[in-house]
Amino acid sequence: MLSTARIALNRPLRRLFDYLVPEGLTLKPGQRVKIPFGRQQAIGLVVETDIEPPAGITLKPIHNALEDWPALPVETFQLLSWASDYYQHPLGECLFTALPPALRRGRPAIEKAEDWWQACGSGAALPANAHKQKTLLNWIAQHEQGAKGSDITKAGFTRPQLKALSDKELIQAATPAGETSRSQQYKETVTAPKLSAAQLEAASQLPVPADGFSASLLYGITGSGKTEIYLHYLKQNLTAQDQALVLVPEINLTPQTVARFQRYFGERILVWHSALNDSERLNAWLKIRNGEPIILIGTRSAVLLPFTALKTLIVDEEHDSSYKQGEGFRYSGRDVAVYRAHLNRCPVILGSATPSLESYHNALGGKYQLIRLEERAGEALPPTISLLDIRSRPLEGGLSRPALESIRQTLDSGSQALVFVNRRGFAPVMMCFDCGHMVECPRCDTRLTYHRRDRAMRCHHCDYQAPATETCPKCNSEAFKPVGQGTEQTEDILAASFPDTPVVRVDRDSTQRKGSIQSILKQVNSGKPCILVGTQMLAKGHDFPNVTLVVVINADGGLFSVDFRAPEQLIQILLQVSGRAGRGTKSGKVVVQTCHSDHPLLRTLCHGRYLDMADQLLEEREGGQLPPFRAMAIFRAEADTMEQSLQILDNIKPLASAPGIEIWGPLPALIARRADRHRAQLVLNADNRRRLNRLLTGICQSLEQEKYPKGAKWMIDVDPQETG
DNA sequence: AGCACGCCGACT
DNA sequence: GTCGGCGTGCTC
Repeated sequence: MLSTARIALNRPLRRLFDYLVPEGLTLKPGQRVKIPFGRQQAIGLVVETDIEPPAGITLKPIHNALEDWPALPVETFQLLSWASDYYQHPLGECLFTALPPALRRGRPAIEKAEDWWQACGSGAALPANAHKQKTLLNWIAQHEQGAKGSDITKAGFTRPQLKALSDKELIQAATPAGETSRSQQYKETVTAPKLSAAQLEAASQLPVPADGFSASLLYGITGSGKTEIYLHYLKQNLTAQDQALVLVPEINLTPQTVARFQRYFGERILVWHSALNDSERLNAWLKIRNGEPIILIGTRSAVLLPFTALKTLIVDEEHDSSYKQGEGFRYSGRDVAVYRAHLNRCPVILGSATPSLESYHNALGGKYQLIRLEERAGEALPPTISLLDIRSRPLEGGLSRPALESIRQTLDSGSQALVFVNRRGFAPVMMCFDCGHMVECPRCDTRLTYHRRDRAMRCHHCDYQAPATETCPKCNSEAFKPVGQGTEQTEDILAASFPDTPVVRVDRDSTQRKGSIQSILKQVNSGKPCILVGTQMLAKGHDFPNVTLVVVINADGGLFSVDFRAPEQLIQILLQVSGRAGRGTKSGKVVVQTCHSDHPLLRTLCHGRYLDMADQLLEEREGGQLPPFRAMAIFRAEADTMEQSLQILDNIKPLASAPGIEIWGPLPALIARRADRHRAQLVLNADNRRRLNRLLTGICQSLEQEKYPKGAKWMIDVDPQETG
């Protein structure tokens, strides 16, 4: 008798499909197969073999297996099955996110060679009007080892341009010399980094891979040298065969970070992030799948890669909200990493200077081991933080007189100052001072923000943009000006107040051009007095050794927000930006402007002890019956009208009524309309995670049968990061 | 998600 | 008369 198999497809379907297995074919879970599906061919992944197919269905036979080994090894497969259930996302889509795009499409699982090019002719032969080709030829000529095709397109050139040069025989295919030169450069792998006494003490507390599963929360203040501990740990504990994973937030995955790891591990370092192209992804995936002893530095999705010899997971900046995917398969890279370590019986290290309340709570409850590192490496002292109450103080570009005075003193002493504009919920909006009109996005329930550089008004929630008008579009008044705190205005005031000092703006607009961040850093690191003005970007990663003063323009946005995570995120960002002050030998000072200088959280902030604030916030969370004391899930709906969205959620509400479950809503989302879609949400707040999970499984199963009007959609978000 | 089937409006 | 709009239903 022929055997059977249950197959998952890359479709948003919460069901699997059963097939006959042709004679002579043996299949294992995780294997790729080609199957007939309806009247098309599809790629599927084996979930189970020798199943009992439901009665009354004629099974079709599987076409063939794409390889005789499972694309997803057992542990990866189990991880994704668990995640599918935990996050209530269809299994097929979960499994397929662990494959590189090439393998999803059914391409063969073999390494794809990169094309390399080198110059072999002069641009003189080119016609005068072939500017692009000339620039490309020069670009390639600059790379003596040869340039990779994918890097050429990444640099803004096109394949046709490349082909044109190749046809004219001005460039030729080269051997991938870069690979060997690079490995030579890193061949001499250095021994483990020297640790300070405090670092050694922390490192000695970390369980080793041989101990099996463990989760450790490494709380190390800014500048305490967590990265050295990671490097030291990996050096000490990985054998030549072992794989390791280091998860980092997207913005932290810089060439500098990678170079730092390469100094110690050379060719063992591999990176995984969103900028990789299809063949780079496939090649990296294959190395991991083949069990090569890689140390992978990657962003969120790296946790789903098919490691076969994984011995350690590290999640750096574990509190970072970008670990949670905000759409589709809404998993948390950090939480999946912890489960992966558990499945794999190996250690996971969660590192942060400002741990998430979830992880800290787990540490307090004994689920994670808490390791404290509260000493800065080197002789740098922690900065002093003070509050500056700005009630009834005149502000210029958001800055008070005393703040400007502090900046002046800092510059006079030959140091640099950093002005942090906490833009969360605060951006320049065009307003009419006669009629009060503010310009709104025609497609969203948001106001347009004003961008002076191109005199445009943009929506931050869709791609809408319009030219800014001189006068109020409603009453034609000329008293039509931007209000609110933008980096541009602050920059103007600073430039006017300190005409002899360069003012450097660092935000998304000013760093969009490629390499501009590098030139900014270069200028700042020269150490000459200057003022940095910027948003979130300034708070993370970069070292500014000569900055001794940080001014926070406004701390209050996060204090009274509707989002229960806002206060946590506020203190995290404030402490992070504070950490920018005094990283060199000079001690730092932080001035926080606020209208609530008596707020208990801000008072604790002045002591600079994050865990004290975390204790305080945890108490509030407990009192408010919020995560991490309760398990939360949100049903979201979007449709062409708000009525439809609310209707969908109204229908879900009775299904969710169960003991131990609190239900809030349905309510329109904070931004009720986004790109002309009307959004609403229903919050479930449960006292028991297991019960919530089972309830959700039932609800999603029954919603799957439901039919909705054309554009109407529902989705589920478990452990939501954004509750607006 | 695809993709086909199907039933109504404006074109050669 | 048909081309094509996208509503509905199905995929082992």
